[in-house]
Amino acid sequence: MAHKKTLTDITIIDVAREAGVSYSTVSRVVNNKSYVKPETRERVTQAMHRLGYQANLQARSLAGGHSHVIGLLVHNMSTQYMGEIFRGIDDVLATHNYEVMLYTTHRRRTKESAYVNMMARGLADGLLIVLPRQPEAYIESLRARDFPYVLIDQVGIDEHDVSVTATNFQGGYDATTHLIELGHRRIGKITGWMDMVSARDRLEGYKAALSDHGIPVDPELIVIGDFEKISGYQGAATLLDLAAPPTAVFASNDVMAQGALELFRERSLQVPQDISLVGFDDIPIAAILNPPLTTLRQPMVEMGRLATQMLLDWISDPEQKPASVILPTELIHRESTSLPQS
Amino acid sequence: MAHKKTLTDITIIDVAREAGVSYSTVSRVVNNKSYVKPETRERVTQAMHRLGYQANLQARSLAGGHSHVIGLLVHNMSTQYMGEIFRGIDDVLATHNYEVMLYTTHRRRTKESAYVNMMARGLADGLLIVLPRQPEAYIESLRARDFPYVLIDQVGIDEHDVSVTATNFQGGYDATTHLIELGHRRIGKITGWMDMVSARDRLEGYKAALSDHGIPVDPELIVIGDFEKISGYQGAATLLDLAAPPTAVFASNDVMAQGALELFRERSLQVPQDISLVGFDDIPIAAILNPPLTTLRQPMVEMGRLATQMLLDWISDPEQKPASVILPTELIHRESTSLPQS
DNA sequence: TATCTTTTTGCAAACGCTTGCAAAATGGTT
DNA sequence: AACCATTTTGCAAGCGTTTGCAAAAAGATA
Repeated sequence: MAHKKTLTDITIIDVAREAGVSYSTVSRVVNNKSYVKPETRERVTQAMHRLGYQANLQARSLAGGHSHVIGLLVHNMSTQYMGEIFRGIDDVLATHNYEVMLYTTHRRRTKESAYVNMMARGLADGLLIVLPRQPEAYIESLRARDFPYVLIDQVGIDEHDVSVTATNFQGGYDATTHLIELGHRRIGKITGWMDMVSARDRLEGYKAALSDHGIPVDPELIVIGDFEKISGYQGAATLLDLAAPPTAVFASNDVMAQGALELFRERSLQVPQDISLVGFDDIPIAAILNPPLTTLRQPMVEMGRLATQMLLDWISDPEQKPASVILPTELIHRESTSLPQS
Repeated sequence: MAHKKTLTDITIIDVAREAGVSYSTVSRVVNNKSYVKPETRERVTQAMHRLGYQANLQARSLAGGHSHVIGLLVHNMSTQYMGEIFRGIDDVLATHNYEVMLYTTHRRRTKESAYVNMMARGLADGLLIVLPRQPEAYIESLRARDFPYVLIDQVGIDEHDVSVTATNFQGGYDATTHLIELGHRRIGKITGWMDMVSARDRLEGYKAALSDHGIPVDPELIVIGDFEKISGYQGAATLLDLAAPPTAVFASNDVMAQGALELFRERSLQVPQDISLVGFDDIPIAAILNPPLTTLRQPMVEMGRLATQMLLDWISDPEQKPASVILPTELIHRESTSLPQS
């Protein structure tokens, strides 16, 4: 076969031949290793450019080098919540010439564990795990092999874990306090997926705010949701059907708040005149809803950015395991809350 | 080192030893090849399960096998448009045990070409390319190597290309016809990124509808946009500042329509009473906007689903190159259009 | 010039898998 | 039993890269 090699067929051997050195010298140049004479380095670099060499990712990874791939484990990539986090992740990766291997688990624990194991075998240089469901199943293994990972929106199994989270407890506390200060005393709460620490912390913040204001917690006012719109819709229906319905509702995320809004509209309830509503996250639709949603802003882009930077730093310097970070939430006042109807 | 191999260290050699066969027999079992006795196949399968063997992706790929990875090339993963397409892609991949290697180009042509070359080197079994900007730079190469790819929302360079698109011309025609039938004669048009065929086709449909209704095309009513919200905002400002402003605006996507809506709100214009507005895509926010947006629905989830199925079929049977598909757009009547104000 | 230290370079092995091909085994036919 | 065809199995090579280590080269010093 005498045809000229195409761009995608150029290997390290071709570059070595072109530059008149061994392929291990080319490897040292490609990977910015020392022990290469400046003139040799220059000659190899030019040969690489001339031939348009691109390292074969799988070979590099198999041989023990860096793949420059980050594994990203998510439940689902089609939500605005995830879109915002990914925006932050993408920003950082792009400026560091890293790519993403994306795994969507659709919340299945077994998938989560299997993916982590697969990615930790060398294909990825590190892992970003968003809202992990079962970290205990694989964290020890990742630690035993000193494999870099950062958990996002979940604290992991103990204080040695590396994570980026937000002040969910405080956010839940602030949302509830806001409603209390408006005069609401019966405040409904639609939780998130209770497997997740973020959902539990938001509920704890809600309870703490009530207690701190001398308002007893009424279990009837707490309905379990799953962060999906329909559970917000159904949760709102359950709350409105109570003998003593709430005058305000705090949903554990904006998507469920959106569902609640739809239910209120169907029941001809005006928000905020008839019933106040607070969400959580401040995903882009929060500001678009009618009325624009008052919500707790979780700095998702910043979480993605920070987690990714921490992970890349850890990969770059394996001795420097990063410290976990908790970012502040912030109450965003819009138009979905007001004094209770007298 | 006498410690037991961990789950992630089990190789094909371990399985071979456990089952008492050669590793090439294990490979034949793993890859469902023939020429393995049923009893042998069972014995190997049990050893695999017992040891929890997971093939090393990079090794498999390097050795010429299937990686079960699909390369996905997008501009940006954080938009609802992309989220919807990805939903369809994800649905299909999940049921076929394929994973995604995600590359975001942020619309840079050079990145597009480099990523395609990298992925086609064996790491991915096939490519999905969403809204390609410069297909001519790599399509020939992909074809020369019979590498499976499917273009999404772009037709490629000739009739031999494999793509999944929607009837953009017809959509633009229908949107404009809808406004004309309501009585509008001055209809503003905010285009998308004119590098893209979808943007050009929507504009052509707009022009054709005007012509077919005996309405001359006024170039002043056409402003160039880039599919981003701010260009919708600015485009709407340009249109409203005309000596003879339009009574209706057709934006080439919902995101720009959202920007136009914001501008109208700032100018105290009521939609649809003072000015009608039509978008394109029917991403999830279209129904949430105030007023809910009349728009041309592009079946994005279905596009993602279909493209992915086509690609997997092609990978599965390399002799069967799939035929391109054009999915219909559909006018979705909501509340942003009405008769022009007299 | 001899000796020592450091830098540079290339050989060889390895990574975990797939696959061509030859050898061995099996089954069928004469 | 001999022969032929098919199935099964395992050896060996290879994929493209990284890296340990030895050899060669270069530089410094006495």
